[in-house]
Amino acid sequence: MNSQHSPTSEFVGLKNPQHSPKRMLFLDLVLSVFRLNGLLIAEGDAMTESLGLTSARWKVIGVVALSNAGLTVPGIARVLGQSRQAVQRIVDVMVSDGLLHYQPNPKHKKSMLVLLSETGVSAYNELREVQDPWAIRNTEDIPVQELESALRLVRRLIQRLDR
Amino acid sequence: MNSQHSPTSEFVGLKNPQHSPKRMLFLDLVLSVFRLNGLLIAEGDAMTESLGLTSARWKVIGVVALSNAGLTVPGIARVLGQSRQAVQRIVDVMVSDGLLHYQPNPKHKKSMLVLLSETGVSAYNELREVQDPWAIRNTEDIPVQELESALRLVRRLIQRLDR
DNA sequence: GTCTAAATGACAGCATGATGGCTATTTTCA
DNA sequence: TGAAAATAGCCATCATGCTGTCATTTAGAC
Repeated sequence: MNSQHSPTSEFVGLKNPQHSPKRMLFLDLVLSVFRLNGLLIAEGDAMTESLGLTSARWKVIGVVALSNAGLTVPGIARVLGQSRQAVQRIVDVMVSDGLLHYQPNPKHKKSMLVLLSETGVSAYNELREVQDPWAIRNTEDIPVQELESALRLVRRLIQRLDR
Repeated sequence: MNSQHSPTSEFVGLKNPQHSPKRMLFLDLVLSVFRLNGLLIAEGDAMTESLGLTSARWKVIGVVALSNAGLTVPGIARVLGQSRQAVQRIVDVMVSDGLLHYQPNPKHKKSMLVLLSETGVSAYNELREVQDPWAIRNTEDIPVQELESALRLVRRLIQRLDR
């Protein structure tokens, strides 16, 4: 990521009299979400670099780790809101890297279940060891209630857009 | 985008006793931001498809339109928080498509200023014609105050991460 | 039980963006 | 003023993710 100063807000938060405050607010929020997304991915990559993970990978690891019986590739894709092809690519690489493994799926002859391998489990544990302190660090001066209300709003937007 | 149902929240909002509520909240927020980012880009692409724009392009158009005297490519990159190379690529294509044009930069011999062409200005106007109603539609039942507080939080996270 | 639609795997092609290496120009400051 | 640092252009490579296509499998309607 670039570590220069970020003049984003100079541009984003402009008061343009032609726009209602709400419209500007929303567009501002949208651009800020783009920005935050980029920073989070960069941060996540840097944080997990030493573990041999990338953001694309820890997303998958996280989802698989939260499932009990394993998930199919299209299932992971649905959870992440990504195309199954993109997930398939990542999963294949992670399998050949030994982080995940396929298991026969009693419900489907061709669509295998994806599970964490032993290496994958320890990667997940290491991941949590850096991710949890990071989460704490980034929220230490933010009230729970603010986080909750922001999350509610984001969820609301997701629901509205995801159709 | 896939238009299947989104079981994200089944996974994201889990109550895991090993984690403090705040940690889970934050991680949940992070994953939701990823999701929202993807949906916003998909939505933006669909919305501006008929205008011959893509999300990468209307981001650039928006930034350039908000600048008075034009911006250099690295300047746009700083505003968007992207690499200058990525922006350079898009801008070059948009110049050859006639949406933008370069102008000599009195402050820098090699680094030209990027400005909207006539076509670019009308594209921006068309963009606003679809974008503004979209913004209104998506916020009609959300109080301004909630938007403001979410934006504040997102900004706060951006500031914290952008160093 | 059959048949159609949906889901899946496998492949290809394309768009977007990051990074690194190299060079040229501009700015900073000792 | 002159050297170092920052900025910028350009090129190549890689990672991620999307769409499209086609064959196969599964699920559901009849």
